[in-house]
Amino acid sequence: MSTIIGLVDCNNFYVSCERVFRPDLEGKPVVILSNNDGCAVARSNEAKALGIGMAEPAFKIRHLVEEAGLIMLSSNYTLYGDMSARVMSVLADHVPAIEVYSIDESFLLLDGMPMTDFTPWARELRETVRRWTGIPVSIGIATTKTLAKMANRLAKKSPKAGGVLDLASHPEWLDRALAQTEVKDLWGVGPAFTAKLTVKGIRNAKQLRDAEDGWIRKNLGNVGLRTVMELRGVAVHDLESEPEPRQSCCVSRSFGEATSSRDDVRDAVVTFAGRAAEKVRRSGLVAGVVQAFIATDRFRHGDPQHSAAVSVKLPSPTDSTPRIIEAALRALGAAWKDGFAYRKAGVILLELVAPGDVPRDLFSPPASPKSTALMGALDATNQRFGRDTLRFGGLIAEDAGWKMHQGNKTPGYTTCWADIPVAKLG
DNA sequence: TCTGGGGTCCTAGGACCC
DNA sequence: TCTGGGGTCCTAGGACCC
Repeated sequence: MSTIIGLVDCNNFYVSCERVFRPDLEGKPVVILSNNDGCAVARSNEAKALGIGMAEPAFKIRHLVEEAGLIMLSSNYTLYGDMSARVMSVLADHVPAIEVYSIDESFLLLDGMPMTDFTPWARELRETVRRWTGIPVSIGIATTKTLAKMANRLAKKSPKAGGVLDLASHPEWLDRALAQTEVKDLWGVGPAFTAKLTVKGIRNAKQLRDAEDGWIRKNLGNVGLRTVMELRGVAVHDLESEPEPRQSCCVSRSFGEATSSRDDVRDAVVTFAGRAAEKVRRSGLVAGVVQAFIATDRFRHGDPQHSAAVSVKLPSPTDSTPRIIEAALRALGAAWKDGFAYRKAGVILLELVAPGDVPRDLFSPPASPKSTALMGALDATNQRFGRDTLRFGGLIAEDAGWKMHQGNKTPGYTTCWADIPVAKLG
């Protein structure tokens, strides 16, 4: 018997999270903006119906606020992360194994479950998630991850599917499902592959499934061939319920305003390096390499452009904030060129490993107990009293130009005592 | 005039994902 | 005026070696 995989995807996830605490947003066009309030990263169905695309720049849709009652909210990732954990824990309670794939998606392993048709069970699971968390989800079921993703998409689109499509129990629906799906909507097919396939006359998933291996391999590589195998029902992507430790950690931001001041960019890099160090400590890892990058505004075609990324190898892997900041500043020094208006910077920590896996080296001593204690105190203080209560690199002006713009953020309903909603009786 | 060939390692960039 | 952030994997090509 072949494996059966479910894919659960939260509908319009960020918007749905906001609606749990703002029922007044129900039925209205709502978008959630990216960091910096730059572009739309989540849209309610009503917003999609207004023609707002994914990653649509905010300034292009602002007129819809007046004209169509569009509501634009800044993103509240603390809220979304917390709601995500709730959804995932409900799912995990109902299946043998789960792979959390992203903040709003999970693959479910359905092998060994006693039903011959998963549809009624999946509809029930959907209701349970909705009742217990307030979040609506769709469920696709098939014999491979790629087909489950496709089934999920069709389940979400079709009004009569009731949020569930089970292609594993109904292989007779497969051909029609494949024929209805454009290649650009498949998992693993992006703009570059779509362009190549279109030239070849391959437009839908059924044509892609039946395409010739040699041509696929030559033009889309082994990566493309794997997608085709999955469309044929050959599972090449296994369910991974034990998450692999992360290999890199990136903290980067576009600035609220461009700046050519070296001190400004330095402040930003120090801040990002500190945040990145905090993240790897939380993961229980240490970094071997620190990279800093800077870039001018790529959308201002008339302006002189410069972008650079420089890596610095640490003498020995570390999670210490001051050592990581120092390396990031050396990298920044090497990447810097005067006379450009910078719009973005970032710090990436690479070669992450568990401290126990670091090869011991005669010349570099292990982390000093003092430094470890200091970092522990730093994290505990900031956890308790708020981000940046303690920080390295001095005070940073609240209104520094490079800081993010976030005009319309909702409260931390589930994670901040002061923001917890109050219920009024009678 | 002729001017190897094959293996490995590393890196940058491309392609994809949400 | 205004265009996100954080990841992974793969591949092509250069450097280097014998």
